[in-house]
Amino acid sequence: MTDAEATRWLDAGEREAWLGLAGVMLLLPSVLDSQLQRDAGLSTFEYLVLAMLSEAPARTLQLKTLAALANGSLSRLSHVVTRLEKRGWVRREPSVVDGRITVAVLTDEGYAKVVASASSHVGTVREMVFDALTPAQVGQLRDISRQIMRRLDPEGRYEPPTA
Amino acid sequence: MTDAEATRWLDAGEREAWLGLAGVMLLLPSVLDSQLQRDAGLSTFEYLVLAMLSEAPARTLQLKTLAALANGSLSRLSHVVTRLEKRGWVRREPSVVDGRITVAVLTDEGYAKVVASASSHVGTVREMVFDALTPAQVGQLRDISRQIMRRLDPEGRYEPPTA
DNA sequence: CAGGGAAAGTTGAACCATCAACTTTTGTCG
DNA sequence: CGACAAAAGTTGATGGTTCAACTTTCCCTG
Repeated sequence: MTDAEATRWLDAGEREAWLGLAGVMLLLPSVLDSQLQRDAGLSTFEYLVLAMLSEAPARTLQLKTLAALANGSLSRLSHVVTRLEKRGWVRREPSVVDGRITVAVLTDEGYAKVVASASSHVGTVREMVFDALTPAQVGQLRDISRQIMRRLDPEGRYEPPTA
Repeated sequence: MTDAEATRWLDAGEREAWLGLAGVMLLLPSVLDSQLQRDAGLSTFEYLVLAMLSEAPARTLQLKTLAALANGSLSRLSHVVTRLEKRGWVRREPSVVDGRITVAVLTDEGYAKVVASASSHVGTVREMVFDALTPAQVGQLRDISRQIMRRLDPEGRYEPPTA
């Protein structure tokens, strides 16, 4: 926004919607983090990394791709993979076809960890989000978040490739 | 969720809605943070603290209250107020009526800072969120986030008192 | 085929949030 | 009235995130 344009402030309805969305954006991640930390000893990001790997072919993904799927930077992912390796849930392997590429492979222990954590995590999501909404609202939420995502990520860098 | 109950997994529609919401939850804060950091040298939380103070009577609030309004813990707020004091935007004052209470007061420099930062911040919110939505969707978003908030914060601890 | 630039990762430093322990003040209940 | 518990803040340590600098590999072009 440039200084030349006059600010279009939020009207009453927009303000209410914004306060609500801001609240959800701040509280929901912290609730999910607490639950996962308590029940599985994982952060949401760590869980996402393991979960994405568990659904990938051969439980293997290039770090670049994994970073996008988990909505995080490559640097952040690299640090996290180092930690997950130390806990024995993930293994790094260099790519044979391209020397720049490193892939992450989910170990059997890592797979077991995801399976053990998924149920209660999904339960929390259902309880906090979907149990609060009507089926019609679920559809509305899908459309609304898609449209916002198109603004936040116009290049589709964080879009799931085919999922 | 207890082990005894079977997990109700997300159906296709819910899964799409969840991926969208999760994306917004992860990306929107980082976009807002970048904008504020670049244009004003503030984090979102710091901005929220200053903004809440600017709208309060006498530009003064008890730390406990301010923490709830800004959706943060008391500890986090205490650290932030220390930083904001060093930059001259906020002043701490002990309460005369209750020795346990500390209030934060927005200085004139702090008020000027909020005014200078608000316009471009609101511009970003409008651009990323409301310009992407129809008026009907704004209403839907308000209802949806209210209902989720009621789950996340059943006691209404993070509800704005009267705003 | 040589060199420059882009792509993919890694690493260390600086910064911020969280957690637990601690201090001070107030209220309450024998 | 004395003591104990709760409330409000503060503080230091710990751990995770970000940012910028750096390495290695690959691609492309002259």
